[in-house]
Amino acid sequence: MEKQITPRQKQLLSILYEYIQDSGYPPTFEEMRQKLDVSSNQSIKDLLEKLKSGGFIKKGESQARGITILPLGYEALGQPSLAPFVGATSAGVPIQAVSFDGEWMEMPATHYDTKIERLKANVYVLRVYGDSMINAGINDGDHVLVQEKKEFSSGDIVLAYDGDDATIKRFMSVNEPPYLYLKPENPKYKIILFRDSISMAGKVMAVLKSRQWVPVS
Amino acid sequence: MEKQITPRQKQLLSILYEYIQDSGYPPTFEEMRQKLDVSSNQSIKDLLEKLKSGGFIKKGESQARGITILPLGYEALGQPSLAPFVGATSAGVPIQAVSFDGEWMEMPATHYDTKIERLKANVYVLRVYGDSMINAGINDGDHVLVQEKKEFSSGDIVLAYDGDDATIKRFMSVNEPPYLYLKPENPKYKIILFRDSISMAGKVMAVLKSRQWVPVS
DNA sequence: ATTGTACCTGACTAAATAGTCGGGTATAAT
DNA sequence: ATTATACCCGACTATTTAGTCAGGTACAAT
Repeated sequence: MEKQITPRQKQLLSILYEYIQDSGYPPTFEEMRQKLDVSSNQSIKDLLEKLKSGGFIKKGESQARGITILPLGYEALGQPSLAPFVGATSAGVPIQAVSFDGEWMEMPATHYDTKIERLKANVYVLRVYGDSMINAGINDGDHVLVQEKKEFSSGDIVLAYDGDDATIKRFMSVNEPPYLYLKPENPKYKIILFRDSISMAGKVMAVLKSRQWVPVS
Repeated sequence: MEKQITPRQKQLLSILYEYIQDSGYPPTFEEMRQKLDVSSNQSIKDLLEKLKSGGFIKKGESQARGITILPLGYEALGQPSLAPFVGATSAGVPIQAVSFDGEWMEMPATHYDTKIERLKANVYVLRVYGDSMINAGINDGDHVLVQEKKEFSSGDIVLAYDGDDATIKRFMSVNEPPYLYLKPENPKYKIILFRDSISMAGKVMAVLKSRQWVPVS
């Protein structure tokens, strides 16, 4: 039985969202009271309590402006959600294997489980360095959403390990030599033949284009 | 005579920045006092006053957690800065001409004047819709940084108006027919010959790749 | 008909938080 | 030597802000 957001709750949630967007900090009870056009703090407190128990927001007790919108809240508003950000991998030279460090990143809500701060099984985000996948639309500094998997199809873009080194490449399985290999999507780089030290951890489901200014010519 | 930031001020500024980054709201005097390891509110108030008069932060009087870091502050921290966000233009179908609506966007600090909330002469940001410039690396949903200009060189990517309609195209000037025209960077679209109703307002200096998830194949 | 839930009211209190007062030190500039 | 500036101290007050109390209405479900 899903915790459902009521229209009134959603109204307050979007007031919260907008206030934070243009002030940089959350509103007070009084400010919310005015925007919602009710005459008492209690109404605000009740609603916040509901939003909190529904997992839409986090709230510091007895704390001025201590409200944070949680992933589930953004989801209810139709905003992007979060994934654990586990580190960096490389699309060029392989680098040290990744590990979760507590950061979060926006991710497509479809990959997000409805439970608060709980992800769908084994989905995570990596930052990609290097240019070995540019022809697949993955650039230096972009992030990829990786879904853990055990079975792969030829043509899948995968997160592969060579020992402790992690890398993003296209997995290829063909009926003629070299049969099994990893293919960089950049003519500058050579294919990597499968060997015992190589394993695949997951499939790249989506790319988050990094928000960076690039000069034009 | 530039208002210079002192080491102590910068220290507080980065405490502010980090706190906001991971809480979603600014700290109280007390919290700043602890992090800065001083024993009085007055020290914090003094420093905030300096940061404020230097144009690094904005601060609501008598307001709990009412601090906002201003563009100049981000600049002092080496973070990206802001440009006025004037609206949307189209890289496909031209749309209604743009106008400033008070929003701000991150922009490369080099284009930002040192005065608070004042941009270098005539620089602004537009959101681009459509796919007519994909081969120049400008995609649907990206933002472009436009520098107002009067003189253009052949090959410049420009913001052009056809009456009230704004569009982004590559400006071409050649010695053979059709001499002067606007060229979309997508074979799907046709070139636009110059006519009296067409004028050019500025040159695209940089593209902010929009932060969007795109599925991979 | 009663129970529960979502929402509301207005007056009140408690706690958190910003700001003040009246000083101080150390350092560089005039 | 004086002045100005950047920074600090500790005790205090004023204001803002969250939270409580003791209710109420409207509506759907049992």
